[in-house]
Amino acid sequence: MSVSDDLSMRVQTLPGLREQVAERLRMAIATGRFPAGARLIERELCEMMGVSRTSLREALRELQADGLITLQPNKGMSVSVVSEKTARSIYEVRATLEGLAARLFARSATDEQMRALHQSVDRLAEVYDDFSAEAFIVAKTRFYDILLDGGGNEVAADMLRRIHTRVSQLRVVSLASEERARKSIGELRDFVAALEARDEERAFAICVAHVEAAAEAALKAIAPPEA
Amino acid sequence: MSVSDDLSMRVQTLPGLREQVAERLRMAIATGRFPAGARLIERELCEMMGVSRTSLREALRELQADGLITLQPNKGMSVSVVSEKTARSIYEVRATLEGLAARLFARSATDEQMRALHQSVDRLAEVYDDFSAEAFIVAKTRFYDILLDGGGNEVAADMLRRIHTRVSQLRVVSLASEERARKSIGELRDFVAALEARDEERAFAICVAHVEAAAEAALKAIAPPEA
DNA sequence: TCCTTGTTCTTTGACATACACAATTACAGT
DNA sequence: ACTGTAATTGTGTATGTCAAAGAACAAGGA
Repeated sequence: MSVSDDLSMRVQTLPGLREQVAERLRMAIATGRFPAGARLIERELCEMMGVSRTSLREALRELQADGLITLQPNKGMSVSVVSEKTARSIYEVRATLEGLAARLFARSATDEQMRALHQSVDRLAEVYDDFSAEAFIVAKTRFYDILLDGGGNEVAADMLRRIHTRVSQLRVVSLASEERARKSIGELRDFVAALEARDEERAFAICVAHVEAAAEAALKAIAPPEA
Repeated sequence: MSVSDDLSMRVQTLPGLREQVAERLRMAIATGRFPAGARLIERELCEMMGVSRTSLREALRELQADGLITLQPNKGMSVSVVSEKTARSIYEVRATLEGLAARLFARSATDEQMRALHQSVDRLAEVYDDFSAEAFIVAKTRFYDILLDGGGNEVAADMLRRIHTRVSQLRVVSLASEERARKSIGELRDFVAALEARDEERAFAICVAHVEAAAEAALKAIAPPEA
């Protein structure tokens, strides 16, 4: 046995410049700092973030692939504006995939992961009081990371993480009514309870219902509020 | 009325250079011309395709976002090698999303789209005889485009299209036994029949079963063929 | 006044080049 | 065979340049 077997000594790989740029843009969009429809001018962003056009453009490709920004040829990028139909589609896919993730987690998560998930909901409840979009997103991201990790399906995890950013964007737009947020926490607790009982079907059902409720709340705010 | 009202005169918008590069790389990977694990050296690809590093790298970002190629920092890109576990995950997600797509198509496709779908299966059956990976992929892509279009969920469509490339790659690796291909066509006919009957549940069931069968066939070839 | 046309400015699309740095390989020297 | 060092290779990032597409705006004519 050699020393190299000790994996805990592994040095952490620092995130490249491009990835940092992508991440910060993602966050800026998710929190609504770059509102839907806003034009993203390369030169401005370069100056703002202090990177070269090369790096910036590559980062933009990533966001484009995620559907977060839209490219109009020879005109440039802008933050995607989501129509009601698209929003519906997003929630439809989210419900489907998150349902799958729930099933997988109930089926194959370790007890350790169960505990971690439980804690992450507690944390979410804490942070919910101070209406910081940033803090909320961080906490919710943590919750998701555990959920998706426990399921063991990296492909689904990837897709859900992407969708998640778009959902955050929608939530900000729809102003996430306080009432909905409170209910949401309760639903999550039920959800975790079902998972802890390893009740696959119930977890699935709660999960789908949860997303559908979230969808309804968001769509209500997005849809043309006709009298 | 001015001449500009005649839309038929519209000149086709040419696909940017970067997109062409991405598309050709995608195809090269899907058909196995770039086998899994192959290193992709920027300079070589640039010369091969006659484009600059800038364009190439941006195209590579797209493929990376699709999970088609993997980046090892400071080492470069290589075609993703899919472990058995990942392959399983891919088919799991595909079954889930394609099931959704099936439901949506059964629910809301136009009769016109139904006809088109039917024809595309005929076309698929034709092309299946000559074992051209390229032709098969084109035909299958057409089938999917119609299916996904008819469902009306662009987000799900996007994700399935990405997954589809990876599945093609797996199919090539697993050599798509002739027997499986023949069965596959039959399943597709059943599938279309269910759709034409607007039988949502049956279409869903057939679709999921179809993907699961495909998964089994592919996994059999990928898995360590232990005695 | 309104429409058309011409001009200029902005911004993207694509390319070439340059250079630092990490990873790998080659090459000693012991 | 082991270790340290140098050369090689290839990526990560930054700059500068040029052409072409659009947008904005000003000037001219009905």
